[in-house]
Amino acid sequence: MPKPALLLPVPASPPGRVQRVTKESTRDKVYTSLRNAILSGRLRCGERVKEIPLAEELGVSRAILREAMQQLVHEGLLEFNSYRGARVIELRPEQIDEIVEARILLESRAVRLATERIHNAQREELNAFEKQLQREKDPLRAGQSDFRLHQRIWQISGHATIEKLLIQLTSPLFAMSLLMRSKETRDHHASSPLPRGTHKRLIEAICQGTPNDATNELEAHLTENWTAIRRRVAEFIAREEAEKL
Amino acid sequence: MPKPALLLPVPASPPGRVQRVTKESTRDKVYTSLRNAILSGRLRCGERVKEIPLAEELGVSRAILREAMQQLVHEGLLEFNSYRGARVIELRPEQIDEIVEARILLESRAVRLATERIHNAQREELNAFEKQLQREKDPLRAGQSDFRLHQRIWQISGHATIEKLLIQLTSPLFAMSLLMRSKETRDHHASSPLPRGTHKRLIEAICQGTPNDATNELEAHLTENWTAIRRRVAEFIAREEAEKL
DNA sequence: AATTGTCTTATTGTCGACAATATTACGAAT
DNA sequence: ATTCGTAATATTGTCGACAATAAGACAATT
Repeated sequence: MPKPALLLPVPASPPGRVQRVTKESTRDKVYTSLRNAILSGRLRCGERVKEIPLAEELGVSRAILREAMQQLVHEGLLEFNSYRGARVIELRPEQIDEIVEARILLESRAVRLATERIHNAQREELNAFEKQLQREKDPLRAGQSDFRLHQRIWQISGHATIEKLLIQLTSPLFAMSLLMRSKETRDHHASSPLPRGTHKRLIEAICQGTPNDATNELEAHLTENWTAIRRRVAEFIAREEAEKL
Repeated sequence: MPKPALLLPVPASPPGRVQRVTKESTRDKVYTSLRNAILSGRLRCGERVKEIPLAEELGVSRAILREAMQQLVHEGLLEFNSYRGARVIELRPEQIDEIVEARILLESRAVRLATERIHNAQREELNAFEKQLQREKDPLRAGQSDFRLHQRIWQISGHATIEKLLIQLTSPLFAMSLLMRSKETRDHHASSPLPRGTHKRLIEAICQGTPNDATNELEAHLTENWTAIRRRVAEFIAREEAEKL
């Protein structure tokens, strides 16, 4: 009897719930697993999430699964329709624009703060992250490393509020980028990797304490990356519409 | 037998859940009631929220109440500690600073967009809101009108993502301002009303299509208002600390 | 054959009860 | 009197079952 197949190690750390020393609750474990399943592409965008099979697979009751799902709804990764079940979020191009715009606003400030507050140990850590990201072959793992790198910058900024908002904004974006990657693979397109050069310049600017350079690099990086993804999303939607007719 | 005393009309509309035509679920009703209870001061900041009595008062099961509470945790109005219950959020002065800073970042953009996109009917509506706010005697109702006015501006901006984030950021702030007001009343201080002149200038700038003026007014308004509240929060915390010793 | 109404079934919404844990009260030892 | 350990209690964490609803199958009617 195959037990929890979704219960796997966590790639990207969950948002800043300041848990006490008490042991992790079942709900939090379920939440982490489910979030992980979406952010690793095992649950794809637009996919229906049925409660009973999922609860059985995870070995928990539906009540606790629903609480975890509720959290994911607020994190922007799931969508509920009453009596019609939950689906993994699927963003329209205009929503991607909105999210990226908000993200640039908030992350610019985070990067500026990080530039001011970073310590030497953290400088080394960021550079190590970046080198690891450069070496990463697998596009999925590269995407996750990218997410982690940004999250680390947000942490260094020391602005917990902005950090929380950025996690919320970025999670659905990341899920969509995974979806695009998988659809490209299916349709025999070239899997386009992240632009990695901009990372290097961003990190250098943060470490060297030049906040204006850092925010400029950030904005260029985000705009470049996500206009590309936005275009592909729009193309796929257009193709799907065409197939319907 | 006194039934749902917390089930009362909604002062501030809940965040943008795009409900289908289906009837409102019990969970959503509970969520609205609870949110309303916090945002009207019936449940005060720092107050413990026990599940069993509350579920009985609302006439629902604990499971559904917990789902609604989960939503409020993500909206920043409740705090969970495992096996130690939920409390209404209580912000430290530094958190107020963080939230206000993030709010200024996002709301500036919202105001700028609103300035560009506003229609004539909405201009009249905003002015009517503002006049109503001027006339409002009761500080609690004035605060709620203020919240509604800002929310209306966010809606006019047409940026759903920023609107959602702003609701999330502002809700705990509003709850704290209510707490301050009630504590002031208890301690026989003068209940300090919102600075209303800045509202007028903000709305005028939005209606006249001068985005720079509008964002300047907004920043001044928010900074002025919340540094005052922040100071009072700090004073109360200091007083409480002193009483302990 | 197409359409519409009914019935079945799959899935979600809600509930009450039991298990696990923290808090409190209380008594014994120092 | 104080402190520490232990039991009682209150509260939360988790579960399985029943009710309400939507989606799909199927037959009767035109």
